[in-house]
Amino acid sequence: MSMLHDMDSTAFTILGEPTRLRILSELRDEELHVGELVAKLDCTQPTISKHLKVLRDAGFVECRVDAQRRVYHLKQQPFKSLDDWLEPYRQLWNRNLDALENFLDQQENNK
Amino acid sequence: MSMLHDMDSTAFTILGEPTRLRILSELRDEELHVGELVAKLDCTQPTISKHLKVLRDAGFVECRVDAQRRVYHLKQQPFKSLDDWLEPYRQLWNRNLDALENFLDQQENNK
DNA sequence: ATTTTATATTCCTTGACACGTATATACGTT
DNA sequence: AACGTATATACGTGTCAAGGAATATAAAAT
Repeated sequence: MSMLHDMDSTAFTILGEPTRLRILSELRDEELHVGELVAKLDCTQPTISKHLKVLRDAGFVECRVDAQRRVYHLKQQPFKSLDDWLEPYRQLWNRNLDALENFLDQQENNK
Repeated sequence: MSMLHDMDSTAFTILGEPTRLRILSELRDEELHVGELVAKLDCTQPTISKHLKVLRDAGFVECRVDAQRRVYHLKQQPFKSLDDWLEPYRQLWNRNLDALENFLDQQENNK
């Protein structure tokens, strides 16, 4: 039960780099090729390419070839893993919601 | 609209350390003091204390004092931020679900 | 008051990684 | 074929963070 949800920390290491996080953010709504990412994030091209390699190897992105261009887009799997990892922590606020509800019920009953 | 959900990468940097991730995992179901964490994760005490400081400074955990002991527990805020950050990426699978639904509807209609 | 227990902090060393520059590869255009 | 464009890779360098050992702090027990 708690064996599920136990996650390798490497995914977080990958997201812990500001430029990589921005790359993912830029790719949320549209596919982009390397040059476009270089322009949007004003980094050098090698920097972007290296970050893209890291993201590719970790399965966060994928690219299709369009002539000399590589067009990158997001893959869902690692994000789903994050969502699963987060699941057991959601009780932190659900629990509080329950407590609030109980409190409000209590108030109601004491009227 | 996309300004919300844009997250500082430091939270991920913090989660990118295996021992810290395990500390959070251990604290999911129960409060623990430092000594208990040292035992569970077999690290040296200074290592655990240093990781706890990082987690404290980032708001992931909090501790109450019990005599010489510091009893640590999770705080919800950073986890909620992660949940919010994840939100726009959920369309990656919702979108696919929609596509699947459409496909199935299509199949249905063609009977 | 002294000693023991529990935790935090400091200093040092080492390893990982991010960036820049330069270069390689591959496709397109002329 | 030669040149230009688009992307990837290699190498050297600097920064930062993790871990170990030693020490500091604080409360408890004797």
